[in-house]
Amino acid sequence: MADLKAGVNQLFLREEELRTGMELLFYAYREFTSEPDEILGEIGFGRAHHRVIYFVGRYPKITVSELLAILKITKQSLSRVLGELVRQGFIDQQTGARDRRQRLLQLTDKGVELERQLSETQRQRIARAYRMAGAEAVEGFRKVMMGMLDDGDRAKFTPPAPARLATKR
Amino acid sequence: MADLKAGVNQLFLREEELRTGMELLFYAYREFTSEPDEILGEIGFGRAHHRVIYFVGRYPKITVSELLAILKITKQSLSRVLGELVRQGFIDQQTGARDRRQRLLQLTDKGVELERQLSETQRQRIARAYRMAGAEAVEGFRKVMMGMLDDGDRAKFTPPAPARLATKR
DNA sequence: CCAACCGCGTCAACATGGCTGACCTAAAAG
DNA sequence: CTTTTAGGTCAGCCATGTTGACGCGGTTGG
Repeated sequence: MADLKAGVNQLFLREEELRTGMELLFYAYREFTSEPDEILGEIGFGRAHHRVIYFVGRYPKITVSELLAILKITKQSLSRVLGELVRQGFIDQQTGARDRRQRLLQLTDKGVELERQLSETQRQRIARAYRMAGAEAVEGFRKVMMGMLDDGDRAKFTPPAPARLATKR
Repeated sequence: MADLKAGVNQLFLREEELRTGMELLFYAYREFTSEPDEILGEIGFGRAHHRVIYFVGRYPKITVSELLAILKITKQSLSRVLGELVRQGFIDQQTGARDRRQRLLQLTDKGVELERQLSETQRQRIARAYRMAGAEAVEGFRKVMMGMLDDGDRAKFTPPAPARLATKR
């Protein structure tokens, strides 16, 4: 009897635990994107622009195909937003030296400034959460989040440099 | 000299740490939604349908306005997907007893089955991540995620309405 | 009791950001 | 020299968000 009850309760907690995880992800992601979205809206951009700006800032001289591999969208989708960002002077493209088909992307000063502005609230939000939770919790957070990724994504965090640097250049 | 270097390095680590958090969120959310999205695509639904099904399953007899408050979308947006789900027999509506203007929403058997199917891969993903990371890490994960929410969302986890004790998590 | 408010639905129009498919150029690689 | 690759472009479709306007019926307070 006690065994049965304990079993049921454990199942309940487990179900509840998993649901909590799902919801935390939903709510956190939504809040996480809401503030940049507002700024973006004012200048006629959307979340897709932010992602491009972010990753170009993260990996200067990234190529279009590397960016596509990170974002996992089609080149037509990327092209729309990337084109606007280039035309409006947030990103510049330089022809690759080794392979002149490549367009190496990097933020202009204007792009750096926008990136900083957009990501500032997100950095603050994360910094606040890290501070409130403590170093040990942050380590746990990272472990769990890593566990949710597919191998391909996980690899981006483990090596000293992103995969692109390790492969042929 | 050593002091300066340490200071710089610490700043770098902090920046790196925050970026890691941002990216974990981005990648994890994308992977988290990708599998249900595939199933949904096959039956002509999208992610929005999943969210509605999920929260109606989570809170049976939820009203339309409560659902709107959770999803934070306009009633026109909700109406589109909710209408389809009702028409196709995944959700049924019953007039509120206390307030007959309300439509209390709940999953039909068909709806429960779809919810289970859609969320199964997500549950597995989270369960796997929790298992790999360990109980302590899960606790840290939850702390950090909670810290990223706004007060309104956070409140949903601390004192939810029914059937939830003051279990320390 | 009735006017005002509220819960919900609906029509119309628009924006964003995904998608497929077709087709192009120029550079690299065999 | 032919094929493959990196990148771009046009055209159209779809899902899902938005605003604004309006209607219906139920609730509620003066």
